[in-house]
Amino acid sequence: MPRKKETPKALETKEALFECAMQLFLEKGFEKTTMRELAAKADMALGATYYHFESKEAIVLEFYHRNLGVMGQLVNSLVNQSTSFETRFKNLMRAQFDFALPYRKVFPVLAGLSTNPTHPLSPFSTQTQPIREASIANIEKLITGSDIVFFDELKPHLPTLFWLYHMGLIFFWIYDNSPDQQKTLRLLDKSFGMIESLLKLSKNPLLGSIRKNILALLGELLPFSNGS
Amino acid sequence: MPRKKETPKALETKEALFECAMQLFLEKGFEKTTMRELAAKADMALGATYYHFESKEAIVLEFYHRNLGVMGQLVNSLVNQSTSFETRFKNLMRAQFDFALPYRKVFPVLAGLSTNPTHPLSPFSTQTQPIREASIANIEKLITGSDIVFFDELKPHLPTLFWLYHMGLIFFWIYDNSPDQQKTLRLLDKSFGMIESLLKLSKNPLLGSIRKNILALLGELLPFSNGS
DNA sequence: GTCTATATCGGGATAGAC
DNA sequence: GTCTATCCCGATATAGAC
Repeated sequence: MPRKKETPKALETKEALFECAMQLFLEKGFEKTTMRELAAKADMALGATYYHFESKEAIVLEFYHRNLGVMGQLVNSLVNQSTSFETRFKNLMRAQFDFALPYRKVFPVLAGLSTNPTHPLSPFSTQTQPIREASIANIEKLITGSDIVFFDELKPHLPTLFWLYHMGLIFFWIYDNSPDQQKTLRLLDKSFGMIESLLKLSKNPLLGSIRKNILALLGELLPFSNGS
Repeated sequence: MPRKKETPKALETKEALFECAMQLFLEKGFEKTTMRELAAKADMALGATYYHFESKEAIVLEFYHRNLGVMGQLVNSLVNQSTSFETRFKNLMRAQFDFALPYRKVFPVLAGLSTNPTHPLSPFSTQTQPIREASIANIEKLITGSDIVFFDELKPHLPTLFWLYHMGLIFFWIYDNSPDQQKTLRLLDKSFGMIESLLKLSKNPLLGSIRKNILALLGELLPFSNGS
């Protein structure tokens, strides 16, 4: 994978292509947008587009990377604003929804890929591992120094668990057709409340055996880096 | 949609096509199998394949339907064998895994479709609703008359919840590359144990507020028939 | 009703000349 | 870096053999 394509001119062309692609995806959806249309809109030859993006899906991957950048900045400012984990997490989710709103229709293709961990573009694949790890690290920043309560042995799993929860919410949001995605916001409130309750409850000394069950299960499931 | 294609000869040809398709999917995966290859392997013209299956994905849908049939038979015999819900459910899962083992590689395409509820072939779409409902009804048969313990208000949600759990396990199994999918079997044991513990725990009178939280959340999430 | 043969189209992706 | 030309494949359509 030699690094080419980084001259100013190429970056400019790539940016123009990206903007045209986003616009087309919004107007007609991902599937119905053709590379020929994209080339026409950007006033280029079909082959030229493949010089900048090796496939149609790679354009969405670019979008994915940009989202990660925004998330990183958000986290840094949220950590300085409050120590309440609830405030931090909910604000992160809401800000991400706001940012991504103009592109909601672009997401389904990512979601479609996401369930096949063998697909290179899946958020669970080894190829997107750096993005995933950066994303989990962002969640970890949100946890560190916050007021969240949980039982000690859970600590190493917590960032990954909240990352999964965050992914689940995004999934729901993508397909939430209620006005202004209000269902997702209600879901965020109610599920977050329940999770906090359960985390508090889990510290109860009477629940030792269930804690053991949960830890064994998590040990089995996380990380998903190896054989699954 | 008039019913054609139901003469014995057509059924036979369709069956032969189906078998060839499964074999090709196993050898090369779904994406890399072409309809031209399939036609060649079944020793037919390309057009003839489209006479029996209106698209490549329709072949997978056929597989989907057959699975449902097997599940129905399994449930009927399991209900007569034991009243232990653990025995019933675990045996159902294991039998489904055994049955589907020769076709494991065929599933990823379904899984890929499954996350897009707007896709006609998704198990969550309105078009596959009859299959989904039949599947949930099967789970309900497993619950009825068994020894499972839970708090009363959960009853209407229980079949759907266990269906989702069952789908989750199948997902995991599809991508489980550990030898003989042993990871999935361990996951089945540990997660089932945890779920039973939690269901018992949830009857504790002290946990009224958490029960309320959970029911509110479920009311929000299930069913997924309308706006999400 | 079932199938062959063939032509055609739309669209993703690639090779190689410039 | 960009273009032209081309390939491959899924899908559709049709004419006609049996």
